[in-house]
Amino acid sequence: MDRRQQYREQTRQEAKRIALDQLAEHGTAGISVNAIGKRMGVTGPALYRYFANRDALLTELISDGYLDLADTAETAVAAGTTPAERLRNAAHAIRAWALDAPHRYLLLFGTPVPGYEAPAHTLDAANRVMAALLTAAGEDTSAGAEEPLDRQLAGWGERMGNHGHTPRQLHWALTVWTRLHGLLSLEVADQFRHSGLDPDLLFHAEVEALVACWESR
Amino acid sequence: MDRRQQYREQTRQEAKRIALDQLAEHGTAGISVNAIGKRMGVTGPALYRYFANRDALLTELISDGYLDLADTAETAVAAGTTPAERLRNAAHAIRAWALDAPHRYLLLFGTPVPGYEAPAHTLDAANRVMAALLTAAGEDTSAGAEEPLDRQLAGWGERMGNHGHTPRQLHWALTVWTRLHGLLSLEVADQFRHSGLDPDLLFHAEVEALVACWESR
DNA sequence: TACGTTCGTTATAGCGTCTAACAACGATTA
DNA sequence: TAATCGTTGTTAGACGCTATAACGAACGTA
Repeated sequence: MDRRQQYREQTRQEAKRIALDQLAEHGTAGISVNAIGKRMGVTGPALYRYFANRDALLTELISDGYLDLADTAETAVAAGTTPAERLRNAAHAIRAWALDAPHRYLLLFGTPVPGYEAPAHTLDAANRVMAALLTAAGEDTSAGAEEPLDRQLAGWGERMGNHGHTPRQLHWALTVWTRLHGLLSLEVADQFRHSGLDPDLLFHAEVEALVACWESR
Repeated sequence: MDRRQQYREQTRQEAKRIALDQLAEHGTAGISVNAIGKRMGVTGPALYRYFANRDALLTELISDGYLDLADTAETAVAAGTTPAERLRNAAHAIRAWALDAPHRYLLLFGTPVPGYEAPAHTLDAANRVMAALLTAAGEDTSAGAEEPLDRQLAGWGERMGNHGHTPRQLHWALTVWTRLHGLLSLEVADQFRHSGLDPDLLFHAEVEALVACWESR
């Protein structure tokens, strides 16, 4: 790579790093191009040499986030041996990832950035997360039923590149994700604040319910 | 009430109505005090006679939203006779409410407004939603176990003013909410867009899973 | 050394929140 | 009736934000 391009890439990374700091401190709205520049010892407009606009920067943050989350999920799943263990690993790894940077989780799965359109490689990363959960699903020998939802699930699996999975397995992985997300999104939004309930215990209970639900199918 | 105060209240309501329009069209960030004023045939700063600042307006929108959602949930539950019917009613009513104004749902349960602190009567309304779901739960004669989570649940029920419910019932109601929210928050954020999956079918499946899960306990 | 690209600067347009100072209006009171 | 006071609107402006344009300096290359 060119020397110039190396520096360019460094600058881009530094800007994104600072943007993540601002995200953690003040939320999405707190990410300001001017402020990032100031912290880098540079004026605001200078950064427009590196990012088309503020939305482009946010988009990259989202893409990077998906990649990071996919890596996290895959590593966690790979560390397990039994289906139950893989599911527990994945679930708790995803939660740890979310709690490590709540605002980043919200950036990915919370209120969508207006006008945001996910780039293709971001969709790939999102699919990798689902694929990791699919790997956590155990064997299933049920036939591919012909309910409308089953057909949609089969098509979804094909488009994701996850072949050889039954609709039941696909639905299972999706259900795991939506149930975990239900708890996580409320936790990162601090909605359990006044309840006196420990989100940790709630999450553990839901994970164990998922394990029990799959094993007794 | 004073004549002056009546007009004042009318103006406040009109401003909030327009704010909801802007919310529906452009999301939370699209709510602009200046723009609201313009649409009311008034300059921007005039509205500061009615709301301390933009955040105060958003806070009222959130409070109103909780009240409206609580009414919706209560009405739906009251229309059912059996526990299963009450749960189905509540679930689909909540979903209809969310889809009717996706951005409002996100305003309540999505990325939190920075610095937002829920007023007491908003917490009451939120509790009414949980109480409605509790009403949908059927009879339960299990003993109040002494697990940490059970104790927290019991305390939560007390603080909500929902006495006479077992920890299992409380956990059930909470689980209903988090699972429905998991699907709903993804649906309103349009996360199923590229999947080819019909959120309606997914939601129905999850509701029926909840019904089956409770009845086979 | 000369050249073109890249990168940073300042100036500026435009929009947003929000405050301050001032004018107009209505209701109350002397 | 006339003076007064609180309410509500106005304009002007401070300040921050995104984003563009015009300009100049630095850099690698020929």
